[in-house]
Amino acid sequence: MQVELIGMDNHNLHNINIPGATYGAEAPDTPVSEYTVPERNFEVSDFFELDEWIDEDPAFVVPGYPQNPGYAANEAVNSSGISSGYHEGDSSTGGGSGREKTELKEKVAFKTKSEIEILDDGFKWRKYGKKMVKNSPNPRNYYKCSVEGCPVKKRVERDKEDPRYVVTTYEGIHIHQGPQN
DNA sequence: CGCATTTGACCGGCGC
DNA sequence: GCGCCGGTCAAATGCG
Repeated sequence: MQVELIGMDNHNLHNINIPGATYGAEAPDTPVSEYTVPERNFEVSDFFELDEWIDEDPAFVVPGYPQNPGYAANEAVNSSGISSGYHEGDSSTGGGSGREKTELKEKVAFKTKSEIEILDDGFKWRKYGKKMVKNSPNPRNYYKCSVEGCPVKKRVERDKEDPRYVVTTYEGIHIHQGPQN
């Protein structure tokens, strides 16, 4: 199966971290626009289609997230793989009690042409919330990776204008690699 | 019986 | 300061 992503860069894709996924582009400077996902339960649809980078959409802005639309190109993220989504950058500064730090969260959003919204991407998700949002007649669902200590969250909602699309937003980086099924 | 899901309550940020 | 709004919690319920 092929996934098409538009408007994203290499390291973005690496941070999607879908288990077993192989990226389409080999050249480091070639913007990856597609990659292949192993056989999952994507029976309905055949491809992902990222319409546009919706980072500027207020609905997708995470609190504390740098309000930089072009952050993807600017952040100091090594293209050498899954870079730190978290900046543990507590250098010296000994016994400081202030545990505050800049915790960047990788965020990836894409649309899926699918009639069902529970797409098995290989991870085990636990739903923890559902909300009606103002701009859409459709509810938004909140999932969290059920692996212990894994901070990854995911939200799924139907496209307000194209109900046959499902917008999925991943947030965070998995601390583990494999499928968790 | 042990889990995931459900669903209203709760909470914090932000704009007015 | 209040109310809207998006996000999370948690108790109850459902399901295997």
